Amino acid sequence: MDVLTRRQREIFNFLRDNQENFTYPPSLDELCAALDMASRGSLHKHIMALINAGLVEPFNGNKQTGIRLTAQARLEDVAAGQDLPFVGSIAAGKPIEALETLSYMSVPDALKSDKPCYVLQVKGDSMIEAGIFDGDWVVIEQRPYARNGEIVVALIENTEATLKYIEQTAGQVLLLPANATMTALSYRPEQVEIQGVLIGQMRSYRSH
Amino acid sequence: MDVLTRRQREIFNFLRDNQENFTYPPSLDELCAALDMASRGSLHKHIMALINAGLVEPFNGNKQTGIRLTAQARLEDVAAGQDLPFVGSIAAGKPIEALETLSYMSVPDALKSDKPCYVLQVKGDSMIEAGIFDGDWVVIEQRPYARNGEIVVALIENTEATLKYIEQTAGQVLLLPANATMTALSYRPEQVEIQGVLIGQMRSYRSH
DNA sequence: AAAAAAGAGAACAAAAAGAGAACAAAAAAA
DNA sequence: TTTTTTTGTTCTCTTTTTGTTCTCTTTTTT
Repeated sequence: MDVLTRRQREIFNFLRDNQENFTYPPSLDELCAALDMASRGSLHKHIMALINAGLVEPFNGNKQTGIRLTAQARLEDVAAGQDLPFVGSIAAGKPIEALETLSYMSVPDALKSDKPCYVLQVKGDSMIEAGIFDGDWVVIEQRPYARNGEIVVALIENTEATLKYIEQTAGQVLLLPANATMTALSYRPEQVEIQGVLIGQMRSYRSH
Repeated sequence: MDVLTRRQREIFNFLRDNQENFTYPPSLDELCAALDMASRGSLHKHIMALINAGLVEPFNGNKQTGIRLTAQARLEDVAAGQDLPFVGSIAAGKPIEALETLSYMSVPDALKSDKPCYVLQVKGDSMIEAGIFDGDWVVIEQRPYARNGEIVVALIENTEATLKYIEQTAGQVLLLPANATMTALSYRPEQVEIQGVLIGQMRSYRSH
């Protein structure tokens, strides 16, 4: 597969950076106006190249409802820049803030994996005895399963997310804090959704 | 393979140091402008030499899509670039392995400072209660002084180096471990040389 | 002085980008 | 419904950009 030309990359970047400026996925004419181009046909060539590269797709099948980025596009972009998306903070007792990427963070290779990863900032002391402190950053590998003993980002009852050790048996899932002042929580498997597994941790000692 | 001429090395260095200033792999014309050259043809000769040397390659076959550094050249970039030197490990009771750079590690900006920094890997449990575990990496800002309460790399009697909390008073220097099973050490100021101060910490949970 | 390296500038073919027209199907409006 | 507008698609033609090659001149090195 061919690599994007400069103009194609330019248009893709524009699409990526201006998604939220379009109330609905933009049509070719709309894009022409936004890109200050006079010819729909010319733009069409570029869009076809982006579709070919898997970065863009028609929004509603073959209907004329505009185009949008593919799910793959964002990850590819992240991979190309090798920075990880920093998606917000996780505090015991609150749902994780929706996975909108706030910014990007360059992370050492040793703290990543070859699968999609993202970075969260930890709020609270529930994992203090595991050496994970309030304010630390954690690198999370995005996957829906975990082995016992791993530290996971778990979404409980679709409402609150926490960072805990996990122990799974036939009928129950145990979420264990690393803090003697807190107690373990026991759930049925269907109450808990694993959102990712801890694979890295970082701390800054800068006072600023 | 021929050796690079001075000008060729100059152009390669420019390419290496400015690759992030180009939004897209640069064309010959763009490079001419950036290098303040008037002739594409002249530049072409140099680029061909770099391609011949394996340092540079067309971005997409022979299409008009610019040139980029080869994978091999990127290694040179890491060495010269913004990554921090990884200089070895520090274990309580042993001198720090001489500050020869073993490799480089890309470290998040938040864990660096604007002063010279390097990375060490921690051996031992002397700082376990401060959340610094065996095998963790620490980012050290290289400076010969510290404030009380900071965690420092201290060289004792020119023979052994440790990572400890520091408390300095008029006549003595206290080095405090963060481990209830260990005891604090007391020295005279001239016995202790501060080699750097902890400003960042990282941990990998990958099994591998 | 001779040789090597670097540079300017012209010329050319191919690639890429763009303009604009035409058309059929879908969506919106009457 | 019918009509009008919008949208995606395809096409040809023109302009711009890019990589490449060439000759000739200038600068640097030996």
